[in-house]
Amino acid sequence: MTGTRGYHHGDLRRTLLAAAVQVIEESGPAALSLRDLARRAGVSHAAPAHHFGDKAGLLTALATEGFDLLAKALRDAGDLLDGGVAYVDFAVSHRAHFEVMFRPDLYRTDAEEVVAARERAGDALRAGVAGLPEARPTAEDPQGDALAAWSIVHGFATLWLAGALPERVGNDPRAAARAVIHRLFPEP
Amino acid sequence: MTGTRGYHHGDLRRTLLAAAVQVIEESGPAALSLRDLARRAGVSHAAPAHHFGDKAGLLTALATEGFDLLAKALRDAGDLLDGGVAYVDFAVSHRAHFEVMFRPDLYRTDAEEVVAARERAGDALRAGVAGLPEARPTAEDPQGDALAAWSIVHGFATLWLAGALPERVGNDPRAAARAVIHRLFPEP
DNA sequence: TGTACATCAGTGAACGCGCGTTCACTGATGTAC
DNA sequence: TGTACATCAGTGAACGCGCGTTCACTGATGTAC
Repeated sequence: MTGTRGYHHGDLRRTLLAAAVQVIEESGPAALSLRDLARRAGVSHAAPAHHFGDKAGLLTALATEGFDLLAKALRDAGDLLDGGVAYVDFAVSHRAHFEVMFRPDLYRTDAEEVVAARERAGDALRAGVAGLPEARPTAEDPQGDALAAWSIVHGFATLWLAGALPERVGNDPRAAARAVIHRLFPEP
Repeated sequence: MTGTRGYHHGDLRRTLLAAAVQVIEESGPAALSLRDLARRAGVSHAAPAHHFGDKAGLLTALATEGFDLLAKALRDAGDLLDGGVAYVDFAVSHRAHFEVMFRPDLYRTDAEEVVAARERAGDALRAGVAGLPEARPTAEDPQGDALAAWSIVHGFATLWLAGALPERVGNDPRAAARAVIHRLFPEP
């Protein structure tokens, strides 16, 4: 990583993805251009095509990475409440990935790699809900539970990122998310 | 509205907004250009500037309209459950407005007109939550209730629009939303 | 009823810009023998 | 250990395109008197 690089970059793929994350965090996905990423990576503007083909290809890779990061975060969480907090935390701390993942107009949602990663994240989410205590009123319908849980954390995360929430909610997304989720699953 | 138009269009502002809705529904907000809207309205490409100044101006107007439509839909709803369903229904049937409203990078979120409209929608949302039966466990904290309710309907609507929900959820957003909201407020 | 004038909405030509894509190329790397 | 060759990553020039913005203009409309 130190010293001047020669003709080959060495890790251009990763570098471009990292630059994309930075651009999206700064200015949103609409501001993304391959030429700009190449510039930031210090490489000719035609180089990105070698790794991603086109812009949708790059965003497909970014979405795939995002779903895998999310799956890991959910798997690492203990119970459902932790999982919900982890979901919101993922969205806030990886906002570029998160914003792309749920914008089907931006990438090839049916690409093999991203379909598989999305499924891994879905499995992790459902596994979290399956671990709910049985004493709950609606424990008969785990799919409904999963949908409600997903909706509430996804909604909270989206509103947070959009800056739509009132100041009163505070500036700790994890704590605020915990309170919201607790309202859906009050038991423990 | 019939016959050829002369030099003046007559209702260019409304026509441009309607065209914008159509473009966004077809291809997303990123695909929007003032020149394209002018083309669709059958008007020279410089004409839109007279009404909106620039693209952000047009989207600010669209967001304002959206918040007012949402406020009206919420006010027309009976109780909280109806309000939640109305929120989701608004998002699905006015997806262009909805997608712009919560994308602060696209318009001037602090423009006077849109701030006022957003506040009207927020008032309507809170009024709906205030009408909850008092027997609920968390009835002491209406602001927390409002945040949870907003999160769950916003999340459900967003996931629905992104096409992220599994087929099993069906194709009736109102019915599916009702089931989800009922999980948050099980009482009546 | 008529005229003068101000205001406003829309025109069309021109500009410069950044973009994606293509293409023949060249430098570097790895592998077979 | 050395050589030949295939493969891959990155280059740089060129292309055409659609975009936003600016500007002097012109046609239409409304209002004052």
